[in-house]
Amino acid sequence: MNKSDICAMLSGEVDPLILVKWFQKVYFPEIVKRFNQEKIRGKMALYSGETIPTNERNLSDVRTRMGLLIEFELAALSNNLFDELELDEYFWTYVTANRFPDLEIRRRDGERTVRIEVKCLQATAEEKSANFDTLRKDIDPNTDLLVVCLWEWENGDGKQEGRRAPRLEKIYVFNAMALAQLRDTYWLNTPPKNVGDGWQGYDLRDAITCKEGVYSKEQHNYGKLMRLWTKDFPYLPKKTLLLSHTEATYLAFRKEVVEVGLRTIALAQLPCLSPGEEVRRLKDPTLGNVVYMCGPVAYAQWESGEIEEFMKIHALRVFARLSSKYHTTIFVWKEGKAQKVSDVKKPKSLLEQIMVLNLLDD
DNA sequence: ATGCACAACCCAAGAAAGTC
DNA sequence: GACTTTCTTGGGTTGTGCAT
Repeated sequence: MNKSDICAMLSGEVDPLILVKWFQKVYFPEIVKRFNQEKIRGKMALYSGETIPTNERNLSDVRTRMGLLIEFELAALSNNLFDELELDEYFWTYVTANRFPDLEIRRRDGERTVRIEVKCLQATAEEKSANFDTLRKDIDPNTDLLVVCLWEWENGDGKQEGRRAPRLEKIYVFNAMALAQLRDTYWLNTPPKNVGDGWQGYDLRDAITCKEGVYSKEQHNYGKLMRLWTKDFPYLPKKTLLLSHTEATYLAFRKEVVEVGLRTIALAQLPCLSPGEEVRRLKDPTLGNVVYMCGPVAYAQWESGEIEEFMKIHALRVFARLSSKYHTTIFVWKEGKAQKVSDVKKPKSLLEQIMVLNLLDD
């Protein structure tokens, strides 16, 4: 990535598909690398055992705040990069008004070119419900991007005992208009059953829902990132290259996000159950299963296939099946069979549950 | 006093899967 | 095939920090 590449991309006159791909494949990977340097992460870390709330409500507040800090840092790192390259034709700005988008890239003369809406998701959050509810009238199809930052707490480099800092797993980039088209096609075609004699739709400012004929402003569900679109939805928008690319990126994004959460939970908990054992990862794309195993315990996202058979083959004593929101069903190998023993709602209580049940003893 | 954005959680109801 | 259980979907709610 050099100065002239960047300048060419930021002109605001690049084909939207090329722009999205460049940000996804070239630009943001560099920013992710820079963000994950200890020096940068350390600016928003928890030092020597400092704690954050564990109850869900207040944990959400912390996640909101982390999202804001990450968003800020993205722009700061970008401006640093421009300085290094002695690129002074463009600079990143923060939009202070409470309106779409969050960040705007401007030419030296102040004219804005590319605009960026940032969403942040913590991998292990049970319900990732950032929403993209900007109406299409407010989106510029050529210059506006929606950027999703997937992050997680991770231990530092060991120089500071007990330090935990956010680490960016990946940044996903979407053309905002194409994603909005998918969102609206899906939303308008899946109204609730109780609209009565009314309709679900839009007024000048907001998405509007209807319940038994009574209209009201939609309440933060429209555009929730994890429920924006489904595979094979019989949709109407004109299938352009950009739209197909957006759909494919979206579906991959949604899958990966849930998988990264599983990986984080598995890597944090499995070694506690079988100290000294190595964690192995197994992926079966045909069945859609992802499994982390360590000693006689497995944590899995299980789409299809026989759990009993799997436990037998791998000589497992405990098999925890995590849903997309990490609700977990625990199976134990008993009397030559896989037996369901309990359900756990929260990943934070999963480890304890396995230990309390003393499942590892016969 | 009112309202908004933010990212997330709660939970009822419907859909799918399992059991008899 | 009817009934039960489990899983997913999606409508609704939350506190903070601010602005109006």
